[in-house]
This record gives sequence, C-alpha cells and structure tokens, in this order.
Amino acid sequence: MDHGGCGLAAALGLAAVSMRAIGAEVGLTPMALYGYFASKDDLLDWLVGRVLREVPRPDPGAPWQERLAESARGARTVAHRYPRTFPLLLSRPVVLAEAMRVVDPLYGALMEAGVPGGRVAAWERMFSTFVLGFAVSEVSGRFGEGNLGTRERRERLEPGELPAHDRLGEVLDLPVDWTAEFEEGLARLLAMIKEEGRRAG
Amino acid sequence: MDHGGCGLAAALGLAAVSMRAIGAEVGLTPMALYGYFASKDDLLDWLVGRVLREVPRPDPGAPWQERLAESARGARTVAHRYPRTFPLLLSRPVVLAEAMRVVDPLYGALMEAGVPGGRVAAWERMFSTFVLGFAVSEVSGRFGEGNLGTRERRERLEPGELPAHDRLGEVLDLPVDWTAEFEEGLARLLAMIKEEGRRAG
DNA sequence: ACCTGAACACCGTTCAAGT
DNA sequence: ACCTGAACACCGTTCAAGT
Repeated sequence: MDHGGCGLAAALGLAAVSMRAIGAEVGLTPMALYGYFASKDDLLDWLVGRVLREVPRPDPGAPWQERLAESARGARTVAHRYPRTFPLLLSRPVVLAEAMRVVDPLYGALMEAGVPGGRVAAWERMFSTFVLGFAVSEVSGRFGEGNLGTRERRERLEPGELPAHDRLGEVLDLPVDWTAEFEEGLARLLAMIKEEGRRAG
Repeated sequence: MDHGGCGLAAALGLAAVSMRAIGAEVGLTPMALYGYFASKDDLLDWLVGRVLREVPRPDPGAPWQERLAESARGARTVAHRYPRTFPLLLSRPVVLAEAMRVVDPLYGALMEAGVPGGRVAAWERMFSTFVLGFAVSEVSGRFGEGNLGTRERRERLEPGELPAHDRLGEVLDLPVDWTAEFEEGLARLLAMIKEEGRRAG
C-alpha cells in the first residue's frame, strides 16, 4: 500500500469523520480508500503521522532549553492547525516512526540538560503530557472558549456549595491569554529540568 | 427529565458506545433513552458527571498539599475504573456542576498555599492538565501497554535517524512503574506551587 | 407518563464486478 | 492495477402509535 498516492493531504484537517466524507474530499469512492489502507484506523494512523511530520525539528545548534521550547510551541501550533486530528495523539501509542522522530530530539535535549539516562524517558513523558494535555484542552474545548458564563452557571448551585469560587469572585471571569499561560508552564518545566540536571550533574 | 430513573449506572463503564448498546445494558429500547436525555451528547455529559462524582472530595482538615494530592490520586483511580468514559473529560468544557465541585477544593487548596487570587485558575489548569493528561495517556494507550517492542520498531528506521534513542539504548525498554512516575510528577508540581506561594508572600 | 416499532439518513466494511 | 456499486450489519434520531 502506497498511501502517498492519493491527494489525502486535503483530509488532514478533518479526521474522525467518515470514510465516505474523506473519500469525497479527495474525489474518490470511499471503497477506493481500501486500496491504500487496511481500515479506517490505519488511515487515522497515517493522518496522525502526517500531522506529526509538521511539528518542526528543533535546530540542533540551539541550547537545549530552546530546543525543548521550540518543539513544544511547534506542537501547539500544529494542534491549532488540525484541531480535529491532533487529539488523536493522546489515544495512540507513540510507536509511529513519526512520533519517535519528534521524541528523539527531546531525549537529546534532556540528556544535554544533564538528566540521567534512566530518567530521560520519564521526563519526556512529563514534558509531552503537559504540551499535549494543554494543546488538546485548548482545541477540543475543555478550557472553554472564553470561560465567560461560569458565573451564571455557578448561580444554579446552592449558595455556599462552591466556597472557593465565591471567595475568588469575578477574577474567575477575566479573559485568559492562553499563549502566555502556555509559556509560563513551559518556563516552569524547563526550570525543573534544569534543576534536575544540576542535581545529577 | 429525571435521568436518575433508569439504572444507568450500569453503563458507566462503557460510554462512547452506541445508544442501542446502552439501552440493552439497562433493559430498555434505545428510543426509551430519549425520554431521559435530549441526545447522545446529553447522555454522555450525564455519564461524565457521574464519573466525576466518584472523585473523592479531599478532607478539609488536611494540609493543602495532601488535599491536592488526594484529589489527583482519586481522579487517576477513577480513570482506571472507567477507562472508556474518563477521556471524555478532556473534550468537555468544565461547566458541569460536578466538575466545579471537583475544582472548588483545588481552588481552596491553592489559595491556602498562598497563590495570589489572580493566578489560582491558571495553576488549577496546570495541575489538572497534568493529572488528566497523565491519566488519559495511561488508560487510552498513549504510554503503550508496557513500552516493550520499541526496540524492534526502531530497527525498521535507518540507523542513525534516532541518535538519542541509540545513545540511551536498552534503558528505554525497562518496565515502568506508572504509579511511582505519577507520584513524582505530583510531588514536583506541589513543590512548584509551594514556591509560588512563598514568592507571593 | 412511559415505552415501542418502523422508518430515515447515515456508518465501516465485504465482495463480486468492471476497466 | 485500480476503481465501482450493491449489499450487510450497524449508527443516532424522528415520529406515529401503543398502554
């Protein structure tokens, strides 16, 4: 199976939609897709691989902090570009060749930071879990699209049932700068990694 | 709509399956479910709410670190109990009453830790993103079920394409203690929160 | 008030048939 | 070698009908 044959790049944005819709998108009968993929799951794996290929490889000459940060920012950008496809990453094991190609520079950066070899994989999982979790929460709606309206919803509950919400008050309804919040979390993780490297080094 | 009427607790484990299957599970025609829920999405929201109700409320008398840790451990336990339903949390806005009831004690703990009011929500998102991201990665397969086999898969790529993997070698194929790794991440987050509270005075 | 059964417009997938 | 069309066993949902 060649996979590259049909102009399936057009379907990158969708995913999780039907074989019939994907087929229509590339001007093919849905059944023709089975010439390239064994199943819908196979097609979805390939789609996820294509999305991963758009995560930029960090410049090997840059310091390790920048390499980790660039990779994280790149992944978040890709999530916004393919909000339907990107969340599939959380439910697919990281065995695709494309996933390993994204992870490898992270391993390299963590080693350069001084993280001991036996702990590199754990740190990569912590780092990627933050990046993926944050990006998926953004694009698939957990963070809400502007958390406006939490106040109204709060009023439906009995007063006093959410004491901390009540104490915080209107500060909860302020708009959020998601990019700034992502950068903050990123900076904190990088500081933790640096500290881990210093301790071990 | 009463929702509680039918014995729908039996369906807690499934979710993401069909209305027909859920109906069969509770001994009802699928169409009868529309007497309780306006749509499948509605039913899924209710199911997520029920799952959230099983996340234990932390003991208000405990120190704030323990309250955050207990809530996080409880959420992870619930994820393992309902691996099919739990991942829905990442794609649903946190507006369900049950979600706010889980979040409220976290807000309270963060305030007691000394986090300034304007930053409490951001820290709660960072904390919950780690907990949800980790738990969902575990139960929906991103971490792989035992990462055995990465070596074989690596050999399919050209040698030298994954230099960091090559340098780390067999340490990548060791079994992982997920609970210990979760606890480590948790401890690090709590340390960061403590530091944030200390800085703010 | 609560449930059923048939029906509608969809799914993923198989398979025999076309060129 | 590559694609099609009909068909199968499913979906969520509507609606008229039953008790």
